This record gives sequence, structure tokens and C-alpha cells, in this order.
Amino acid sequence: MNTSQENYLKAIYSLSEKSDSEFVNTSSIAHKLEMKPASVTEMLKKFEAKKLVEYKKYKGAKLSEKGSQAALNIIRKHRLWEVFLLKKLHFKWDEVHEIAEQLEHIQSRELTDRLDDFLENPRFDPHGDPIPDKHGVITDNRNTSLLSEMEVKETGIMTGVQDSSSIFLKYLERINITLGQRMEVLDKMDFDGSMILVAGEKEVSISAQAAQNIIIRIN
Amino acid sequence: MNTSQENYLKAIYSLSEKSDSEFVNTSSIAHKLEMKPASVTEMLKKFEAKKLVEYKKYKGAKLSEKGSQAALNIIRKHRLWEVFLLKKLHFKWDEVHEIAEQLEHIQSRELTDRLDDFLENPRFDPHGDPIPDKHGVITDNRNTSLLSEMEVKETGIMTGVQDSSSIFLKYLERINITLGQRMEVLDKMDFDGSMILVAGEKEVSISAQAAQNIIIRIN
DNA sequence: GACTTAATTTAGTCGTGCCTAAACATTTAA
DNA sequence: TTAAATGTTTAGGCACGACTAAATTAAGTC
Repeated sequence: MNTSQENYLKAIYSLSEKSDSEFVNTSSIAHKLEMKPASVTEMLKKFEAKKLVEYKKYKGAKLSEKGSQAALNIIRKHRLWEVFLLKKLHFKWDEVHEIAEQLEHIQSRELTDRLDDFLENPRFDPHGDPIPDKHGVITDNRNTSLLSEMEVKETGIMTGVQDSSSIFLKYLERINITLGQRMEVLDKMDFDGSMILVAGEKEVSISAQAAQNIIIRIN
Repeated sequence: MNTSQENYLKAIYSLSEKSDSEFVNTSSIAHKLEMKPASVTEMLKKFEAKKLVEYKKYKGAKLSEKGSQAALNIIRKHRLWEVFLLKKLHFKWDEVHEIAEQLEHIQSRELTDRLDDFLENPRFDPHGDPIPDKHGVITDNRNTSLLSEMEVKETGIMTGVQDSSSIFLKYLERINITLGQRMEVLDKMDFDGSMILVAGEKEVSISAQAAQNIIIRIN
């Protein structure tokens, strides 16, 4: 299993998380990995042979138990390294993703588990995503919703983002929105779907597009 | 520049360090990388085109300034990660090399420099090898010799090993020889070249082969 | 239900880094 | 100084993971 194949597994995992149907189709994987659908088809056939996925022609692929475990292991490594980069090396939260993309492919079970202990077994990464334990189990007890789905006067705490691209994270930092902040929805504008919030102490206006990418734990 | 090419650079660097002639030949590189000479020839031609080495047919290759800097950068990363694994994650000194072989290929200048600071700018790795600084400069002020070259009654401090294979390091651990230990040569046996030492507090017998792989700072 | 459109797969190609076998150059020894 | 032995390069091939273009299947529309 090399870096390329691990990236396929991650892509399939994250797409199947968000999609309603069981199978993820060829073109969505291709789009996510910035490759051509033809290349994806080839790889899916190889994965089928290795029993990492169930593959149905013209329908797509679904991770097997073995494939899921492999994907979760990579996600675990990615998120642990992100914590390391932020907490120990003091990177900013929009800088960690790119480097973790490389570190997640380091092969050593022992390393991952020791890193986990060194970081004192964090349960969430800097973007609020839960970190699978060494058995691949995610205990995500967040009662979550997207900011865009909240009603006026509802409150909650920002626990994560759906888009961890540098460009989005920089935007959030610029308008003083950070993880862990309590938020209350003051208004939703009919005009463009933008929202007015109290975030931290201040009043903030946020676009509909941004609100669709912010995860809130309601309470 | 990928992992394979970085390994070539490292191999050329370490061979040219030990050899007397300027150029390192094809077969020694091939032997070190466990590849066939034909493959090495091909890669050397690519490196020549990239101006990483000077390549002379039937003679071998010599790193250019650019090639040396690239090699030193990889060595710097390798040794810093070894320190991290030993000091922070509490791996044993014979376990760190293998994992550092992977970590050394992570590409991020910023990461390397931050790691250096996090580790408080160590000057030597767990095997006693000096760590190049961010400009690729090695300040190795050790007045070194091989244990095998010491005379009876000479003393010194063990500062490194030439062979960092797990099998050798385990052997040293088993006979209670560790880095930083003061050593005095009590006897050299004509029979097989083995040596009797005081290492730490105890008397130890060590084979000629092992003594050729132990670096001592004389004083 | 036939037809158009969109998605997917197949077939064939390419660059990379490795290989083997054969040709060639250099070194060593007679 | 030439012949043999050794080391190096060249030529051709292979697996891998990507691609394009063409063929095929599925889905949507009239």
C-alpha cells in the first residue's frame, strides 16, 4: 500500500461519510483526487481484488471492513499529526493540514500509538474532527448541526469545519471566528442567506457559503 | 525529487565521506541501495542533467554543491527525527533509524526548523552523528578515532557508531556499552584482535569487528 | 419505448524506476 | 603488451499509476 492508494481510501471514506447512498461513484472520487475517472476505475478494480472495496460496475465502490479500517488508520494518523503540529510545534491551524497530508503516510503502528500517548490521547483534531482510537473506533458524541441550518435565537459551540482548506481557515481567522466559540444566531437574511451572529463577544456577519461549512454543537 | 532519488543522494554523500577518491563508483552506490549497477547509471545521468552531480562515465559521480546541500538537508531531517523519536517518544536507540528513514522524506522547511527548535537544537543524534544546521553546516569538533585504532592504556569517550543497524546496536546494549561512556583499553589480543576494556565501571571484552564500528573521542 | 445526454469503462499510450542480458571500457596479471 | 577478469554502460522489457480517445452503459426526456 503506497501513498497514492492510501489517498484513494481516504477519498472513498470521506465521500461515503457524507453521501446518503452506500456506493460512491467514480467521478466523485476522481474529482476529489483531481484525477480522471478512467484512472479511478482501474484502481477500484485493484482494490476489489485486494478486498478493500466492493466494486459494482457503473455504480461505484463501497469500503469493506478491511478497507474502512485502513482508511480510519490513515485518518487517525493525519489528525494526530495535526495536533502535534499545532500543540507542540506551534503551527497555525490553517498550516497543519498540508504537512499532515505527508505525515499520515508514515508506516509504523508503534509510532502512531506513542504519538497518541505523547499528545495525551487527544479526542479531536484542531479542526474539531474526532480522532479514531487505535482500534479505529470514533467516539463522536457531538450533537452537531451546520451553522447554516440553525434557527434565529439558537445557540451552540463551534466544534469543527467541513472545509479545512487554508483559504477558508484564513477567512475565519480574519473575521475572528475560532473553534470552541459560543455562537448565537441573531438574524438570517432573506436577501442572500447570510447570517448575523454573536460569536465570542462580537457581532459578526457571515456568508451562506461559509455557514454551510461550520459545524456547531447545539446546546 | 522523490523518496527514491533522495535515497540516492544520501548514499552518494555517505560513500564520498568515507572514500578517499573524489568520485564514488556505480557499484558501491548500487550495493548500498541494494540495486543493480545498471539502475544506478541511469539515475546518475538524470542527476547530471539536474546538476546534482558531476558524472564521468566509467568513473562515477561526485555531488555538486547543490547536490551536497540536498543530501545534507535529508541527513539533517533524519537525525532530528531520530532525536525526536528517542527523547520525546521514548523509542530505544536501535528502533529509531528505521522510522527516521521514512520521516526524513517529509517536505517542509518550516517543519524541520520548528522541530529543531522544539528539540532545543541538538548537535548530535542518538548514534553520535552530528546534525547539520539549517544552512547545511556540520560543526563536528570531535577529536575522533575508531576504538579498534586505540592503543593499550588510552582512554576516551564513546561518541558514536559507524554501523547503526539494529543487530549491532542490540549487541552493544547486551554487553552494556552505551554512548557517552568513558572507556579505557586494557588489552588487545593478538589471537583475534579482540579488545578488553573498562567501559563504565565494568570490564568488557569486545570483538575486533565491533571495535571497528565504535567511534571514540580521545582525551 | 426510443432517443439523447451524461457517466463509466475499455483499450492503448506514456513516464518513472527498476530489471536482465549483452556490449563495451578499464584494470590486473601473465 | 596482450589476455583475462572485473566493472560499467547500453538496449530492451516490465510493473505501476497516471493519461486520452473511443466504446459502452445508464439515466432522463419526449
